[in-house]
Amino acid sequence: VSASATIRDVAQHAGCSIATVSRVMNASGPVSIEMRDRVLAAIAHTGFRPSEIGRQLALRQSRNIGVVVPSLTNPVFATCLAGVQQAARQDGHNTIIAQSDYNPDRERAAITSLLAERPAALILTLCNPSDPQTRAFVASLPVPAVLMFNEPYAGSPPTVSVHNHEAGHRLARSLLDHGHQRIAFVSGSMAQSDRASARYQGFCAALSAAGLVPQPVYEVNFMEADDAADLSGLLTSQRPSGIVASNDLLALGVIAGLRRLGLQVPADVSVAGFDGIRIGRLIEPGLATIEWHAHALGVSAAAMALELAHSGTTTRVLRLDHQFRPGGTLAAAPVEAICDVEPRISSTSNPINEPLSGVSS
Amino acid sequence: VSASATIRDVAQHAGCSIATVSRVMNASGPVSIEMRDRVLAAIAHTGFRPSEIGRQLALRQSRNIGVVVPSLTNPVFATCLAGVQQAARQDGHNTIIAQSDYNPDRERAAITSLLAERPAALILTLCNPSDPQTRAFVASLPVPAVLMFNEPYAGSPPTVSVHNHEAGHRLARSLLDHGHQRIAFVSGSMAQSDRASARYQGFCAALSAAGLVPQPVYEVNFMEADDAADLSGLLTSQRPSGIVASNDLLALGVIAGLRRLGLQVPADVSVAGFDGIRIGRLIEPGLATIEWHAHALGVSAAAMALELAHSGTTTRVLRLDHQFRPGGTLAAAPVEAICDVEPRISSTSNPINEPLSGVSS
DNA sequence: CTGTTAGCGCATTCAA
DNA sequence: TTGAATGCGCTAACAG
Repeated sequence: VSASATIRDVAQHAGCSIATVSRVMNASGPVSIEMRDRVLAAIAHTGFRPSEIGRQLALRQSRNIGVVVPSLTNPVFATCLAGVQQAARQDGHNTIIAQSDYNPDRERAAITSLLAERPAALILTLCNPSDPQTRAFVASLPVPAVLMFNEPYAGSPPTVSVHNHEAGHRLARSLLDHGHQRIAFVSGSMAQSDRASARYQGFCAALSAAGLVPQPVYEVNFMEADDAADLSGLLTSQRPSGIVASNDLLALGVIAGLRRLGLQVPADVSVAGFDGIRIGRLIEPGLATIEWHAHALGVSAAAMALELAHSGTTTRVLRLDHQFRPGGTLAAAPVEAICDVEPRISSTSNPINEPLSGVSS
Repeated sequence: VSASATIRDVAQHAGCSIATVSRVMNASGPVSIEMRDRVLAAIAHTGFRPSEIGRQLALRQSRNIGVVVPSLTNPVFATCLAGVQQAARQDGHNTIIAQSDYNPDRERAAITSLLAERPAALILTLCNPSDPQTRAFVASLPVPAVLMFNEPYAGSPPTVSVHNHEAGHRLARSLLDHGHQRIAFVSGSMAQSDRASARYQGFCAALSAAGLVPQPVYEVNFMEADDAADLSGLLTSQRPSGIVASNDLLALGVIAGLRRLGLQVPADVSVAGFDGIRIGRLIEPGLATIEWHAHALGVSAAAMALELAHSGTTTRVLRLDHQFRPGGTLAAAPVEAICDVEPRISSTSNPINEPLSGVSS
């Protein structure tokens, strides 16, 4: 029982050939009832568990799906991964993971390492799919691949994502509607994330439409929830009354960074983020954010990957819905902030369309 | 290039036998310089990546390590996993994951599924290792296994964990030192976690030593950070002035639950947890907690597992250090709470040994 | 130093 | 309905 039995042991015990055993295991051919029972008994008796490895070699394909995410410690990726794993399991697949640590070189190494396992499919959240080198590498992948969370591009693998651009627009609108006119966009290293880029583009579009001139992204050295974000360079003469962070984890770091500088949220500065991580709802004030169903994103990615592996084709681009989640970190702009700003072009009135009814829902 | 080349293709291109190719790949035998170069060139030319599957079958062992955790959405497990994955990668191993969802049946199914991959080793955070059925199952595992985060027991696999009991004691002391006398312990389903049990035991020991009678665990239906914890049954006539949650994620849920009931933290009730998840430092008030290095826990678990897989032996029990992390959620007990309590046995004075100097460090 | 050969555990023709 | 034989890609003796 300890040294795992092989299909031959089972065949011996059942008094049949290994072909028959294989047939009852996979229902891949006709087997008489009595023989089936004999084999089943032999399997139970020997404690036989078919080796995936043998199976994989024979079929030249595994039942594993490989997943690469930038990091596991950002809850939004962990949640995606949970969804992937659950969906994969329900289809009889195991999940092999790798982290790119937001590093394109590591990313390539990680994918290469996964490829050695001959996975049935790959699910990738790429650092920077706009990089030509990355695109070429992804295009040459010898197994079906699906992009998760990334922005699809011409020639990209099938992609399940969210409306990053719209989300950026939507969040900017919320701040504008609360009377904010000086709004900063804070991000980690921008070159590393097409998600952050797309959100920023949407953000800019909303500001421009409101007659404001968007400021460049304020980049902070903040990959994970290690520390408060260093905002000393942002809060100079013209302090923003609102800050949009490129994701929720960073938003928490921004709030901590503001606090360190003696500023209150939302009294002095409003803050909002993207992702809708669960923890954002538990804290006080609740984190205003654009929320999407990260778990469903993972489930969908796995579904697409498996469909691709099986039938060779699937939806090309799937975008999951998002919604604005109000939170106490986003409040009306302070009066002085509204006053001391010189309108850039023609500041239309910005009625507060979505007053917050207290805390997060 | 697309349809992955095999070792035979390489041998052909290099004009040698597959054995020679294997030798240069694994440095497993003498090869002349010129031949080595020829093979290397052929590998580069064909884009050959050796199939782990073929290798695994030949060696009857894979370079994968399997990991089972209760959940991926609790940051403490995600962080452990990140550590495991990093350490495994550095040793040339891939990481296959599975979640038990805090369900012993799922747990067994998950392990069984991983075993089919013939992993070099298994790293397990078990739901409930005190369950005889679980113990028997774990004891019969055909591959090396390591327990992570669980309490070791007689006959258990090698274990890397923390001092759960001491941590519980330490945290209770902190509350006592802040003048709290009515302290509740809140946990998710208790039967599911030996970690929570051990922490509670330590908690009880500290209370007893202080002459207090510990109350039974207050169990809430709270597996993940989905919602505020329902504390309606806890905050009745004799409201506790302090609450210890069995982990940080739950502590956040408890704080949210208190807020929903109109109670302030720490003004009305102090709260503390275990794990030291990073996010606890970013929020305000900072979460008081017992902090351990979850990432290092994962790294150590992987190191032990790999050592076990390689040499067949390793440290039996490794306990990582912890430390108390002060936080604004833990403050001095309200005066009325101290007064209206009737001393159970002989309430010794509880000087505030560790006044909090503001927010979290 | 290099090539030949024999499996590893399984799925799968092809015969019977 | 069943069995025998073949090969998946690779490693590891064993010869040469």
